[in-house]
Formats: sequence, C-alpha cells, structure tokens
Amino acid sequence: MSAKSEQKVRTHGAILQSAERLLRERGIAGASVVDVMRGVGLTVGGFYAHFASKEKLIDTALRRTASAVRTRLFAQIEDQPPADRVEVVLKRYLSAEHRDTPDEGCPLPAVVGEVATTASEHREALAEQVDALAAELERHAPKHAPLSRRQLALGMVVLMYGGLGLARALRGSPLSDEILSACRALGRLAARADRERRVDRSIEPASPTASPRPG
Amino acid sequence: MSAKSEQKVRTHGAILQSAERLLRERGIAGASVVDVMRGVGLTVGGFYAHFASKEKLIDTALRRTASAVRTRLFAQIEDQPPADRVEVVLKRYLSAEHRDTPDEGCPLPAVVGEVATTASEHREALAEQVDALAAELERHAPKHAPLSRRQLALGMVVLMYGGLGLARALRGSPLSDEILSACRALGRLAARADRERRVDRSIEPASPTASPRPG
DNA sequence: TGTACATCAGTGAACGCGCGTTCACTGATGTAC
DNA sequence: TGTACATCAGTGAACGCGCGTTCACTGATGTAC
Repeated sequence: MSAKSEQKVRTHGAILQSAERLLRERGIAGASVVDVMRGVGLTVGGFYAHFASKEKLIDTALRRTASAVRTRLFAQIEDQPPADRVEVVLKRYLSAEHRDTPDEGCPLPAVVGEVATTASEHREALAEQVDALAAELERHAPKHAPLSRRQLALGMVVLMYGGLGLARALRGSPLSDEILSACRALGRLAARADRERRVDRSIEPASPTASPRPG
Repeated sequence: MSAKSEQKVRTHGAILQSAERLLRERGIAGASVVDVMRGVGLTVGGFYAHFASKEKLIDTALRRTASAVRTRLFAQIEDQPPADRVEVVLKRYLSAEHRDTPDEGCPLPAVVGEVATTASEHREALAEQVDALAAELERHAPKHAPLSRRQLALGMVVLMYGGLGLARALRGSPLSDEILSACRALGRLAARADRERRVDRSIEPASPTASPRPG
C-alpha cells in the first residue's frame, strides 16, 4: 500500500473519530461537517472524498459509538455474580463521570430526541442499536426477576439513556445528581425485587463508587 | 378595550398556541419563528410586536405546556385509591395515544435532548418544570414504597419522558409498543413492590385501557 | 355627523450567519521511461 | 539515477437554503374637532 493511500485510510479514521466525539456530545445537528473536519485539522471540501454524505457518516458513527459503549458496559461482567450483573451495568452507565464526559459516552441521550422530532433517516440504525443493548441486558437479566427479562431489559434501557440525558440537561442543578441516584435505585429494585431485601446493600452510598468507564 | 388591542391580545394568544404545538411536536429548533407565524396565518415580521425574541417565546411555551400536562395528568386523581395514583398517572402518560399525538402532549421528550446538547438558555425553565412534575408525583407517592418517595418520583419522571421519547423515536418498530409497556410495568412494580403481589392486577392487559388524555 | 390626522398591527424584503454540498484548483507523491 | 507526466488528497470559494432579527412601509382603526 502506497504512503498516499495509507494517509487516506488514516484520515478516514480520524474523520470518523471526530464525528463520533461530536455526535456523542452534541447530537446529529451539532456534528456539522465543518466542525467534524475542523476536529481533524482539515477543511470542509475534503470530506466528500471520504464519505458520500453527512447522513452516511452519522449512520456509521452512531452504530460504532453505540457498539463501543456496549463493549465497555459489559466488560468483565462474567466476573460478577449473575444476579448482580444488570445492576453493575446500570451503575457503570448512570455515573457522574459518564454524565460529565459525553464526548466519550453513549450516543443515545443526544440522538433519541432528534430522531423523535425530525423525519430522520437514522431511525433504523437507532432501532438496531437499542435492540442490541436491550438484547445484551436481557441475556444478563436474572431469571426470576419480578418482570419478564425482556421487560426488565427495555425498562433499563429507558432508565439509562433517559436518566443520563436528563441529568445532562440539568447539569449544575442539584436535581442532576438526584436523578442519577434515583434511577440507579429504581433499576436495582427492579433487578432484584424477588430476592430478600438485604438492607446493607439496598441503601445507596452517598457518593457513587468507582467503576469502569461506561460509554 | 378597543377592537384594535383586543385583536392584538387574540393574536398574541394564537402565536403562543402555535408555538406550543410546534414545541411539543418538533422541539426548540423545530419551532422556527416562520413556522410559528405560518401556523397563525401571519408573516414573520409581525412576531416581534408580540415577543421580544424566540427565546422568550420558547421559555413561555415550555412553562405553559409542561404545566398544562401536569394538570391533565393529575386530573381527578383524588378519585383513585391513594396507593394506585402514581400508577394511574404513569398509565395516562405512557399511552399509545400520547405517543401518537405529540403536538398535544408533554414537551419534555422533545426538549430534554436539545437542552443537554446545546448551551441552552432554557436549562432553568426545564429544571423548574421537571422539579414541579417530580414534586407532584412525590405528593402522590405511596408512603411505604420500596424507594423513598422522592426517588420514586424522580425515577417515574425518567421512565415517563424517556419511555415516551424512545417510543416516539422508534415509531413504526415493534419496539415502540414494547417500550411503553415495559416502562409501565417497571413503574408499577416500583410504586407497589411493598404490597402483596396481586396477580390479577400485576399482569398488563394486551392493549392499554382507555384513560384521560395525558398531555 | 363629517373630516383630517394619529396610531399601530401586520407586511415583506433584507441583513448576516451557519448549514450541506459542489467544484475548479494545487501541490506533494507515484509511475514510466 | 534523472526527468516528465499522472494521480489524487486536500483546499477554499461558491451554491442555495433556512434561520433569527430588523425595518421602512401600508392600511385599517381610533381620536380630535
């Protein structure tokens, strides 16, 4: 492979990475082609040698970021007792760190509203990613939870993206931390309500415990 | 009052109503001044005789729509057994009808993402409306639920706006109905997990029962 | 009651701006001989 | 190895479009006498 085409492959990857960062942080409308290219140190015109359209770029970026988040979210989850796994995933996702570093986090909070309010071409990609996240949660859901595993999984998806999104929208307000904490508590309850209540663990610590990066 | 100023008051109200409809359906960016005025049968220029800026308009529309939704959501809630009230509110909000008529519904699903991803001047108005909804839910939350009443209320807010938003984003997919149903089930569980399980009521009917308009 | 002037709600063209996309170009790298 | 030509990644100005906002205007209504 020539140095020229090696360079092109590298640039292609850099554009995609820049788009992923902006998509996570600012959503589809906020990830303008000008800003994506500026993030790589290039000018607009060059973009179309790498992607056919902004739509194709966003489609790829959405799939890749959502997939990357799943990987981190379920990393080493087998080390956890099966009954705790959903809870651990929830805690990784609904953390203050994830809220405060959107550019490395889950794209769903930034993207769902836009897809709902516009005639979006990204509806299908979004559905696939939501489905994939729900399926993985379902796989790890306790067998005898009070809800069906599918219901638990879908409810968790909503608590996760919805709680993080609202916590981000209210950044700066005391509500923001409260929301994260309440969603963790509600999720925990749903994932383990069939088990005896263990008081020592069902009380949330004042500050969230350290846990692997979520998104 | 002169016919002239009566007309102005009427127009002012019509502009606000048009803005409310567009805000609920398309969010802040989607409620352009041109479209708001078109909705009243007027042209752009006249707008600034009624509102100082789009920002002021949206601020007012956001507060009014969120407040109107609360009124409908909690209408005649005193007729319900206290232990069922949160559940009834959840059912009113997370309905297929509410999902399918966004222009009359809750503004939160359309607005939260935008406020989270932009340097929004509407953060404070949003915080106030979220707080008001949470406070009203808290007031009706059962005293001995497995979560604190505050946690339950905040968790419900997230399940409501988040579930409706995701169901709207995935309109057309079978996931959309599934999500509404799962969020209702999860909310019901949280609101009543301390009570004996009454199997006859804990099983969700296949199609949602009729209930007052939510938004 | 009738006329002349004042008010002001609403018009519509224009402003600067950011958007996605196009395109003639430049200049470094690659190839042929 | 050295020279002439070809390729093509990236440039930057321009396109049409929609945005929020401004402003000189029009014409129906309101007021003064």
